[in-house]
Amino acid sequence: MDAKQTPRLIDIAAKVGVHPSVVSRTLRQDPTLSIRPDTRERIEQTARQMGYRGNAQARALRGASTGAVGMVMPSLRNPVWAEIVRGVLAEAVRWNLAVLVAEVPDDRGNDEEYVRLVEEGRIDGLLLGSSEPAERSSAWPPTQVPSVHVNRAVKDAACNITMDETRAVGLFVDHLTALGHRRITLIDGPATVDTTHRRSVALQRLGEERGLEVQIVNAPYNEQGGHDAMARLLRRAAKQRPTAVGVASLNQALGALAATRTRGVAVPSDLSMICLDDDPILGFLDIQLTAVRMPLFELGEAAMQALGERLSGGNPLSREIEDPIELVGRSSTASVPVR
Amino acid sequence: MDAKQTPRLIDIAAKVGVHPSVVSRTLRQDPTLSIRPDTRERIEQTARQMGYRGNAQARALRGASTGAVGMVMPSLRNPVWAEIVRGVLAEAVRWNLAVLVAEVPDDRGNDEEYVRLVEEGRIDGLLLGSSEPAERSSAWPPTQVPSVHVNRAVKDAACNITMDETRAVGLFVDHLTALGHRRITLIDGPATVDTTHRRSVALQRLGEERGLEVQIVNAPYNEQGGHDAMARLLRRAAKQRPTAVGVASLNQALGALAATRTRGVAVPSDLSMICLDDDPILGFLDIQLTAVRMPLFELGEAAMQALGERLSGGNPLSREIEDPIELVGRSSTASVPVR
DNA sequence: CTGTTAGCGCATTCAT
DNA sequence: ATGAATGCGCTAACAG
Repeated sequence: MDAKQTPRLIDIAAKVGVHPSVVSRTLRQDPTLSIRPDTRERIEQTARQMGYRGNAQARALRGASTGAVGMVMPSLRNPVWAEIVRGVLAEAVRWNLAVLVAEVPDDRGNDEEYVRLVEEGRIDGLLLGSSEPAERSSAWPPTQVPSVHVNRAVKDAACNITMDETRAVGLFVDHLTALGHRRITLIDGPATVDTTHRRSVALQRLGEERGLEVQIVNAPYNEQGGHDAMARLLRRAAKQRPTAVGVASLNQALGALAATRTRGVAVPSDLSMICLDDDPILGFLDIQLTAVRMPLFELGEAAMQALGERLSGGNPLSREIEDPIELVGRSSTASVPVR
Repeated sequence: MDAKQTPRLIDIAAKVGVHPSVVSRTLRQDPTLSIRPDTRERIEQTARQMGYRGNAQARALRGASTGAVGMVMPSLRNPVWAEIVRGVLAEAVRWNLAVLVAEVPDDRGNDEEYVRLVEEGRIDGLLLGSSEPAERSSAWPPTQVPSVHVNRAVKDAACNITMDETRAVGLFVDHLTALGHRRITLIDGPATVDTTHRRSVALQRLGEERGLEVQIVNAPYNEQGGHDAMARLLRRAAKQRPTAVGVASLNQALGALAATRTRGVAVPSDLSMICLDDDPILGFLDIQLTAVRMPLFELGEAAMQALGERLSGGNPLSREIEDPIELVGRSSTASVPVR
């Protein structure tokens, strides 16, 4: 009969025989409202049975919030970001927030997309997952809405949610030094990427503290990047070569592993390898890669949580999440070869 | 001075000295409006210099559209969906549409999330990427807004955008039969998944047409699923075993490859393998897997395009996208072994 | 050529 | 304990 698409406040009011504003205040749990219990009951019941939701746009226009947030990251093709976004989506459901997703590649100055989201008033807050330095654009970082940086420690930013990369590097180095390795290389992403930077610093420091020969190699975050970096390492004279190599991402690791194969270098007997980021795939390779598990999903959740708190008037501080970072032992690491 | 956050129509009107509605009509390119060129010029210039964008919520409330669409899929962890979503995001930018993303796992009856998006009036349309049968829930499929099914042929749906799975299976079989294979197995996903179903039908038909012994094995879309399915195949007596196996997804393929290794079955000399979905990773494995490249990104683009057209009053028909599906030859396929 | 009017659906302040 | 009035920012129909 009623072909009404979506019930409005006014529809409920009409049905109950009361003024719309009363319905509004009842449903929003206005504490200053006094109302007869049975009226309240009738309103709530009618709303439920009509499936009332409330128009998000009208609320946003009237009130101060849209009930939506934006999530910006470089690329969903990168499994790391895909997993982080998953965490964000999961937590957003708990906060009753919708998530607008935009890809803004690091190499593109054009951040039109997220700027639009902000300036059109579509979102209450922003989760920023780009990895490039902060000085990319005129409108960066955005000041119109609260934002939280994800997986990135931006100086002077209100809130950065990160993982303990230092601990990850620590686990990686501990594991290798326990096996006798003292010449260790880390193949990581471009030096401009914040996580890469933090890992580099951590590794350098550890190297000095323990008198290790550490080295960082920067390479693109893909198979070819990992492959070429490893190939270059293996072209060195044996004495110059690391006895163990860490690789920052899954894709790079697969490339690097391919390079050892081509070069006839046996893993782990000639060279130990660790991937700084776990993935089920690693357990099914010809050489099963030992990895450091990073809590990516949890990072996404924590970031969304921090943003939720900010939007609720809270003031969450920047923090490294506590979730476990663990070494997942497989078969790509062994004692340092005697030469 | 002006701490005005976001310029409104009224701000521009005030600055130019004209009525807000004139500004609105000018900026919206209303064809019925006649206006003096210099006034138009001043309005446009002022709008540009003030960085006017227009409030999305107000527009949505007033007009009939929100300028946003929803994208629902089972999981971003699945690289297939991640890539499709990337295509969707890219095309959405061209249509000036924001994209709200929600994960709704196939095994969960609860589709609260997207229902909310619709009923709260947040979106103009919906891209539906779930793979389970249509009869999941009371509110399914949604009728309030136009929707387009992505990678899924739903009977009687207004618009399904799919890939030519038949052609993919054709390429796969052609390649193998050219190498002399006549006993071919396809390890695919759960039988309830639509793409799996279409590939199964195509393979069965091809088998009959060409007098091949074909078989479909259903397994979960992950490494373990692929592994276990392949292990089961290899436990058979040699005569019963296929000489070539296709695997539907990257993750399953890596599991399957691991099973051949454990079992001491050499690929491709004992068994040929093809992955029905290309990925850069495949070129860096110990055994480089031949694959059929599927145009996933393009699928996402096409689906978003179809939805865009529907929202613009068009009536795009269901279609299979034309983008190239190609065999990417690597080293996991060879002539059938003589036994 | 441009201004006026009205109202989208809701939340809030004030009045009864 | 409830109703009425107002306006968020914008667009569309109608007046001048």
